[in-house]
Amino acid sequence: MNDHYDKIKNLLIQKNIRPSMHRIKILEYLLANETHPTADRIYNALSAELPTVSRMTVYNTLAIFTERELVHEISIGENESRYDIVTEPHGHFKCTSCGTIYNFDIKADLLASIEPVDFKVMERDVYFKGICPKCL
Amino acid sequence: MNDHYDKIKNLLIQKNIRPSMHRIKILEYLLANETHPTADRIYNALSAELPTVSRMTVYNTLAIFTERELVHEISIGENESRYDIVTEPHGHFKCTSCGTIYNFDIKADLLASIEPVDFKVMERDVYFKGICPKCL
DNA sequence: TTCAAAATTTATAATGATTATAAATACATT
DNA sequence: AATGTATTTATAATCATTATAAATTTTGAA
Ligand SMILES: [Mn+2]
Ligand SMILES: [Mn+2]
Ligand SMILES: [Zn+2]
Ligand SMILES: [Zn+2]
Repeated sequence: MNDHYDKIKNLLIQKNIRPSMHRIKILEYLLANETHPTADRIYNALSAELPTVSRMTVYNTLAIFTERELVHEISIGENESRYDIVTEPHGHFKCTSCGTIYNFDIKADLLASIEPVDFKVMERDVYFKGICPKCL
Repeated sequence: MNDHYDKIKNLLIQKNIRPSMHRIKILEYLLANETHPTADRIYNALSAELPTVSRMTVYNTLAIFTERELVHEISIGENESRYDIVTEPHGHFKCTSCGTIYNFDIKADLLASIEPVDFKVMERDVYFKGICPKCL
């Protein structure tokens, strides 16, 4: 029937997450907004469409998404976590002037090449900070 | 007179930080404990020797140390900041089993080589997570 | 369909690291 | 000593996140 929502549902089912309405809407938001939103940002954005949604559901949902590796949690030294629908490894740059968090490419084999030997590395985060071209 | 404390005092003076007793003791602790301690860890460790020290002073001092680049603040996805007296660039690995945060070498030119063009990069953090050799 | 167990969501309170504020104390300079 | 400045302290506030338990929805027999 509805191709758009079927795709989102399938993403959830593939990760063994039951596709409730709220989970679908939260995933839809993340797919449409690759801006590394916070839990609160998502909650506020969805409140219009889903007036009954609670903050706890957003937190719960993001926790299960993160656990199942459907999203990647970003902690770039701020006091709130941000969530990234792009799970392929890449670097993050935070502009200390405008606050924007940019993506930048890092070759996967380069990331592998710096891994400390004898450690089993499961997660790799590269966080840079400074001033973005717009603010320079 | 006292070589040990003179060295620590000079480190502070070089960074334009007035060498108060508490600041000296906090810096001494950081120099002797390259374990990426939290503010609370430092506070508790110093409480024995300086019974009157307040948590606020530890926070204030770490903030000024960070601002003057005498220490580096580490936010590896935990809810508390950690502080590193080693400011030369290097990577951090957190063992999700035992919680230890290890250092690992990263060639400075390699870090520079992945910087996004047209961005002014001021800070570079590489955080890996997984299982350390001891826990494997 | 009916009903009970399981999963999800909600409302509410608690947690805990950090920050804000203002008073107290220590330090430096005249 | 007196005065202004810097540091420290005690205390309360902030705020993202987590804990808890009740309410609601979904599921899968019977
Ligand atoms: Mn990203
Ligand atoms: Mn380190
Ligand atoms: Zn910017
Ligand atoms: Zn370990």
